[in-house]
Amino acid sequence: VMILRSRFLDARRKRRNFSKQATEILNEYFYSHLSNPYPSEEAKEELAKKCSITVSQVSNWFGNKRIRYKKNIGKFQEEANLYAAKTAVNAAH
Amino acid sequence: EEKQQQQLDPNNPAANWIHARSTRKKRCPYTKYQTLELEKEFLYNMYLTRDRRYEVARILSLTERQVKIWFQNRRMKMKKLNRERSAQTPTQFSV
DNA sequence: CAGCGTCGTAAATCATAGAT
DNA sequence: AATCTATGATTTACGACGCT
Repeated sequence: VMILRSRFLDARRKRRNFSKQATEILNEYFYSHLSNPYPSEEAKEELAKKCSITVSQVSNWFGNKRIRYKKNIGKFQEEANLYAAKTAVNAAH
Repeated sequence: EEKQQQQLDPNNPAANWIHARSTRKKRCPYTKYQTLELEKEFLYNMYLTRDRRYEVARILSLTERQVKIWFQNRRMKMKKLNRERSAQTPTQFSV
């Protein structure tokens, strides 16, 4: 009974938004691969590790990001510019 | 050096991806009843015979194709759940 | 070789965390 | 506190490709 109860509670744990750093890492990858924002399985694993989330969560994030970006590019323009600038600075060093 | 070419088109960077499936059927959420019956059938067996597929489709007012795809998706879901389950409990013991 | 299998995904929708 | 929005997860529906 205790096992079943703990399993149920585990399965029902609340969703939390990802950390700021995790979102930062995912966005950096997304906007620096904007012409083909489809990370390979290996890239997903690396991102998952860096973000401390699961590979499934990385897949969900990219799926949501691609469709939401595509649906309203204007809304993401500022964010895109921000990460483009950040990537440019990183590349310069 | 060749790989960094996304900067050539800053205005329409994502012009190429996403293959807009114009002829795709819009997703229509199944009813509680349909889902429940499909789950019961899945519990009975994960793979459908041709006859069962026909019957289930008829009873639930779905096409055989929808039922076939539902089972494919359900198997993928189960696989994912098993993956998560084994990832969190290295020592597995059933109840 | 028609047909069902998996795998990865699009797109819509759900659930609710988090902002107003 | 109530309402609204952003975001992570789940649900249908396929295309691509595999195997029999």
